Amino acid sequence: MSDHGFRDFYYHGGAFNNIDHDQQSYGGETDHMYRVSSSSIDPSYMSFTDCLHSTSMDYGSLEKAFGLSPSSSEVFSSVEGGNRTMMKQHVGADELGGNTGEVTATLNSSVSSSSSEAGCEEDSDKSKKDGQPKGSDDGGESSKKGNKAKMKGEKKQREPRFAFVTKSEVDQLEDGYRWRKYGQKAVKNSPYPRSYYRCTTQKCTVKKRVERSFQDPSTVITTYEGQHNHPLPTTLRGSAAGLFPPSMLTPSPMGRPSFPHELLMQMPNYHHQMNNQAPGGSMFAENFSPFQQYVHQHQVPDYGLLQDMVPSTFLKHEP
DNA sequence: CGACTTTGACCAGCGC
DNA sequence: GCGCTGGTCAAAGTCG
Repeated sequence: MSDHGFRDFYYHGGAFNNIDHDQQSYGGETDHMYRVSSSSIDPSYMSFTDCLHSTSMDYGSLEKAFGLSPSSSEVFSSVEGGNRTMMKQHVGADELGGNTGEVTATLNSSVSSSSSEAGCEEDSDKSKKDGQPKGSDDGGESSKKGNKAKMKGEKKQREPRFAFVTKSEVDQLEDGYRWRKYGQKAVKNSPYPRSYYRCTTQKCTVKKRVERSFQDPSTVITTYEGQHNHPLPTTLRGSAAGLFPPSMLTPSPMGRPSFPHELLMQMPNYHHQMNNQAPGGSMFAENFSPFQQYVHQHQVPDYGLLQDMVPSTFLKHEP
């Protein structure tokens, strides 16, 4: 596949460490991965969520998101293939160490397409066969061919996508929504298949892909596409509603927490910690992820239950 | 019986 | 034009 004008973000759950750049082939695409340092992020400026909801996500937005400035050391951008905007910043050394709690972000931005980027909303694309408003979930068998015919002449546009790279034994990360698997494909250059899921809520066209990294089989790449147009299902598997505080399950000022990272951004103390991190120090004691911090600070008792619903990225045990 | 998964087939886009 | 690959469909199977 090539660039279709989507925008990907890769969030590797945990504390932000450094922005570092590397390039890797992922799912047939060559993506640029960014490891983002906590010290390089100014959450008071713009959150990841803000960033993702931004309708004009581009290099500038990413700068804002990560609190970067073009004048910062080792910040640069490049354009690849004429329509990709790249950036990099390397702030400080790797003294924070390890891969624990690192954010990996990919910007795969198309400058050409995506006008006002209805991409952030549903209606825009659906140039793809599926999703059609009427076709809805199932039944619309005519949708298969009908949509394909309709596709002709239309430029393919994609929902904004972003992925979470998490260390997890299980492929399916519990995010509070219910998903129906609708396909599975072998991935080129990878022994692990990629699974395709669709949100089971009617008229919600959010999709996600789940695949295990062949480079690091312990990590799972979950790619979300689109935004939920509905609240979290009341009947959550693993009773997430009982574990997360109301503030994490109710719509945020910018909308409801459609994705785990949104939950993350709504976690109490998250911003506080980000802002008050001691220079050079670890943002979260003992390399705990924000969620771990949250769990610890709130002394959530039932770890086993948490494990059921929270990716191990958030619940990694310390020896 | 409904919801969900599995799996082979199909199609479109892309590169050669 | 052809082959490869990603993405999706839908029938059949499975599960609770």
